[in-house]
Amino acid sequence: MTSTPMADLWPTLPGADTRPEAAYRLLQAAVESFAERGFHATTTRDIATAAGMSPAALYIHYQSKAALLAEISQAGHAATLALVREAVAGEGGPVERMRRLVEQFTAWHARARTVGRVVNYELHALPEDAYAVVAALRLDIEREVSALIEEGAAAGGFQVAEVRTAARAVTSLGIDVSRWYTDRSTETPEELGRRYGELVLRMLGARI
Amino acid sequence: MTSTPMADLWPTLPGADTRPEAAYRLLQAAVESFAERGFHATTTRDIATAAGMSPAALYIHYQSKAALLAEISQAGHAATLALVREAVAGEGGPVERMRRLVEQFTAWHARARTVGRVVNYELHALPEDAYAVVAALRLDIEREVSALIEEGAAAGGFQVAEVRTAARAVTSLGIDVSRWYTDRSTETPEELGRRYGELVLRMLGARI
DNA sequence: TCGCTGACTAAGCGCTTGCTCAGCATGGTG
DNA sequence: CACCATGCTGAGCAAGCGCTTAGTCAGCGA
Repeated sequence: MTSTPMADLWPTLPGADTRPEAAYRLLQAAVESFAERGFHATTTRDIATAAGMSPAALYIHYQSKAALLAEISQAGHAATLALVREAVAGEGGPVERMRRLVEQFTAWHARARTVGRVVNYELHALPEDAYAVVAALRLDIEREVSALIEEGAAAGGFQVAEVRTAARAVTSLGIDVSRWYTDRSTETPEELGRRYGELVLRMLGARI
Repeated sequence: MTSTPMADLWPTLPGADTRPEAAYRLLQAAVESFAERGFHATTTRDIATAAGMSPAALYIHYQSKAALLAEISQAGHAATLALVREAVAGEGGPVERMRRLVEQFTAWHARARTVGRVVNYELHALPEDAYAVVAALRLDIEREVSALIEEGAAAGGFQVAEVRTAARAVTSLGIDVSRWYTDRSTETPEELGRRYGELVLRMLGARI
């Protein structure tokens, strides 16, 4: 039933995670509940039941319901920033790298739409300290995209009137995918990524 | 403090509304609370207090908290559809009308961002019957945009590979404005609309 | 003057919420 | 065998929720 493998959120790292399996089940259940109903409409009983436990077991692994949200949000943002950095620092000219960035950014928001919804639409429910961390990550993402557009504009590959507005439009298109994309969408995440890549390059005035 | 005049939601009509002023105050308070904290995190006490009444007074004007959301959502969608229809049926060729559509759609989502947030991000909290009404309105909006793109493609003004994907991208860009636009944004809604109009026309392959 | 009406409030009901706590089963260690 | 740490449960608490009720009061037509 999960359309969002945890691999999208907690990619396998060299130093493997030693977290108990039950904590993963709780995270997974929280992601799905928060995405479907929103943070405030989700009860700790919902999450615990979906993870196959009693409500009290949640508090052995996490300090609070908000701590679960904070972990999901921070991991989701970190994964997105990593994806963006990889594309920006990749091989090829700015136009080619921008195409890859949009393809992967878009596909991620389609594939990991449940995580994406929590990450992008439940920010207001974060405790203040967790919000600060996440806001910094979001700023980094925006800066990476802006830098790539600036590089492309300087090299003559892009023609843009306002770099910041263009960067907003690029990230905006990708983020909003997690709102409208569903199981019933006929395009695969990768197809959608390719089409959005094309649209964005034209938007940025690239001659393709 | 309101950045969303009610005029954006309930435009003055020939047959003037006879609703008591207190009902308007409740609607206004509900829009702002729902936009800021979300439907489920907003209490009936929040709304009533912001409207300068006791909690019980809310139920004289509205059947329930959900009925308030339903009224806001339906009115917001109706206003957006009206705006889209006006642009699509306006004067000029498809490229010119698309520019106007994006300019106004974008500016509305920036100006009326509080209403826009409720309209676009609280759909899941709607009772089933109200959701059905709103879903039909959303489909109408999408169809209007698709029809205009198709018209432009047939006339040779646009070059698009997939009309539905392009239509999604156009509405998506506008909708997402209500998520990120704030009081502190340096661009006015109208400036943003003009810039987005330009970006969208290039995205659709118009020679401008 | 009077009874009536519509807008409102103070008080609070029944229920759900996030979270706690005492205790239980399990399995590794001496 | 005893011992204990770990992971968990059943029961339940205090707070807060949406909504209801009984009653107040200004304004108005007769």
